[in-house]
Amino acid sequence: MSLRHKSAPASAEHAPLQLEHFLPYRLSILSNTISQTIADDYQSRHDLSVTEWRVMAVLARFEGLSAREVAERTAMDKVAVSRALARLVAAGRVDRAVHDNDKRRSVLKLSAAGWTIHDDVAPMARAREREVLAKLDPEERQWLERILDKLLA
Amino acid sequence: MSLRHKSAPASAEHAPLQLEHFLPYRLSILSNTISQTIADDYQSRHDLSVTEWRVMAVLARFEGLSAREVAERTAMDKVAVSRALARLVAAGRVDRAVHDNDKRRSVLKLSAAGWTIHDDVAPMARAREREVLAKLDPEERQWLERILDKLLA
DNA sequence: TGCAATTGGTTTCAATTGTAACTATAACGA
DNA sequence: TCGTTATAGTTACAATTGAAACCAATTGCA
Repeated sequence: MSLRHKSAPASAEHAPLQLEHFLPYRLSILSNTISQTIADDYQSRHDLSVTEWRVMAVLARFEGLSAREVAERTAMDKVAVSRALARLVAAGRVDRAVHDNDKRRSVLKLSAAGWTIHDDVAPMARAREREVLAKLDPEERQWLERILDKLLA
Repeated sequence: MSLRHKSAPASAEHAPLQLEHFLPYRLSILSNTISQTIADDYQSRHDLSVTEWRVMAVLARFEGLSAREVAERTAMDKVAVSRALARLVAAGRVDRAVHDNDKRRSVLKLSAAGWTIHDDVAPMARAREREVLAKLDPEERQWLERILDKLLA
């Protein structure tokens, strides 16, 4: 190891940020790490992107949503949803019909093939979530829940 | 409001994920919201991307790092760092020299102009962080700290 | 030494994403 | 009913990002 890097002169007058203690930075690292770990799993198994998976997850819970409603529920923008749906429909994982009373709207649901994938991925995603939460004890898990509720409100 | 969307048939056998209670999803929303709020601020004022800002923040703390060391400390990959540095050097915000004993390595530090920007952005970023944390009471803040430490370990 | 393997960093090309414009349908008001 | 405005969704183009190949300098070791 060679000479240490200067850090004194800066610190005094400039009050630099300590990235490793900066909340937005830490959240970003944590979020990316967790999401990527899960995504790696289903990406390799089903050639499915994160956005596609989110669309599928929402359609699993709410059959017959329109694209816009999917966008709302996934917090993604409508272009991203449109693209994810294009792929999902092309791959035969989502069925798209036209709304009876409004020909602009689509009516979306998982196909049989879509459900098969869903039923493989959902338990796996939940298992990964449990692995992460297993690092915390029950009390901490409760606090985390509560803190996220507040911050996301 | 028209007829409600089907949700019963799916639930039973398929156990779909509730995205809004799924930790990775919630973290991702929270992280993106916070980072974007801060970034909006300095992007408009200084035409600075998130990755560029992170590089600058690290160089403010540790003068003379190499690009690889910056990558380590920002948890970004080396291509992203290389590109951020290219822009920062071109904009005169970072000075790049060549290491004396190893001509492959660069020796990086903020320029005077870089420091000026840093000294504008850093307090603002900290203020935003405080705004977020103000939603929590002191006890919750302590738990959050502790929980993040554990999850990031 | 000398040459293969490693490391620091950049470049290239493809894939992904963001923004704005666009098409089609529907809703609203004179 | 007609014309304006709003909404659902897609497309086109630019900007960003990611992966792999690449170059140059250094290290390790026969």
